[in-house]
Amino acid sequence: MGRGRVELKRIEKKINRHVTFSKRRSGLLKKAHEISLLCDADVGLIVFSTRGKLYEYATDACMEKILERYERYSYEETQLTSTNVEPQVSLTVEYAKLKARLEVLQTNQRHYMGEDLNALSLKELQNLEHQLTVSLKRTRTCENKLMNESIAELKKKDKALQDENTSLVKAIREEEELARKSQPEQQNHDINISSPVPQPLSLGDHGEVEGQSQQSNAVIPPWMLQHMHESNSKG
Amino acid sequence: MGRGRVELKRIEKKINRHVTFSKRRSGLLKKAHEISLLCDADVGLIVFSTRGKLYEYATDACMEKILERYERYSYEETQLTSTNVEPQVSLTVEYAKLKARLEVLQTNQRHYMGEDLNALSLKELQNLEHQLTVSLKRTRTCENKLMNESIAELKKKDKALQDENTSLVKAIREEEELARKSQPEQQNHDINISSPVPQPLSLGDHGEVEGQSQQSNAVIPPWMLQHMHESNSKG
DNA sequence: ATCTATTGATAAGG
DNA sequence: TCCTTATCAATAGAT
Repeated sequence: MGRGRVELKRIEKKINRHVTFSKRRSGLLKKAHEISLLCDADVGLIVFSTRGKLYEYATDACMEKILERYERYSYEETQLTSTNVEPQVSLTVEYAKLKARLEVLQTNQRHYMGEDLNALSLKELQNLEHQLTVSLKRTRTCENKLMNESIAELKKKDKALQDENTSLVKAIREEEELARKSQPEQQNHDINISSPVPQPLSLGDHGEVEGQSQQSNAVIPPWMLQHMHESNSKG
Repeated sequence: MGRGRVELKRIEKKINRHVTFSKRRSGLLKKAHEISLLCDADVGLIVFSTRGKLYEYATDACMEKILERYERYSYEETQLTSTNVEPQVSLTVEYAKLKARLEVLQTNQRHYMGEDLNALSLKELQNLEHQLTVSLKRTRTCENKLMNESIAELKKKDKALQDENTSLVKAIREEEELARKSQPEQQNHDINISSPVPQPLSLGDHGEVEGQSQQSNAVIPPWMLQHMHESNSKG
């Protein structure tokens, strides 16, 4: 319609395209309204321009209703079409399920924390007690493992430090010896004041380790011993 | 268009209406397609006939995309319009939150069950151990309470039964006495065979209770004693 | 935006 | 539903 036929392809000239869009858009909306009115049909029309502007028409000015109806219809169609009737999970239903699971878990957790125990039967309490016993045993085993590793690590470190210490002392003594031989006339007390033969350093928190570990109670903090003792007496 | 102008009101003649619907519907769909193609617009067109049949057109044959875009657009509009910017909680977001919480709880629960303990640090293990100890103590206390209640209940029942028993025996002896006085010539062995003086009945699982409960180990099952002992020794 | 020549949509009838 | 045809609404291009 109009002067000359229109090719059915995108109008390249931007201005032309925009003009045509305006004209046809109003025509389309009008026709949508007409068919809705004349034929008692429910119509929903959504148009986005190239630049993203929205134009819409809906019977009774209620697009949401139309869209809802559309979704329902589509849903029924997929239901009828699909041979495998998948349960078509609804997010709302899933949310409810999740919430139920969460509540069960919370209740359990409270029981594991020794709360709300009055709600339990004797049998349930006995099961809980057994589970707690097992868990406690495993926890202590795990703690022990970690602590033993920690102890081994510390011993290794101490040993290395002590070896270094020993060799340092040895080196200094040799130097001292050399110094005495090359300068036997020098006064000893000056040397002693300015650079005495060092003793092995205290290692602070790590404590001193002699040989294997006869003073290992200095290496292992008291709370570790306590836990080891508990663990040994139970597990 | 067509012979004579159309009044803009519902076509009453059903057949006419239906014919017009068919024609205009195809025209509308065609025009929707044309504007989409010519003007590079995104179009979604939904038409429900009076009888509820669905006809639709969508650019790129993807109505869902168009509808999503529409919802987004509408959402933004309401956002801009509404003065009170309520956080507008999305079910999807809530679902995700719930899921996260659930996972945390599940992890905790596994730890309470003595599983996946390697993931924990020494400090965490010590906290867990402490919690388990507390829970175990409470559980045993609760068990004890239940068992004591159970025992008291049983004792009460036993006492009642025994009292009943005693009075029954007494009643029978009195009857016997009366019978002997009124019929002193009758042979005793017949009476003894047909209706001997009954002894107190065995109470089956409940055991016999003499006086207070010197044989109470028959009343309390061994596993109860065990638990009581454990509980006493710890809590 | 308005005008207008032309096309395309479609009402009525078969 | 499809064809035909008369009629006129829609609109392309110009102003």
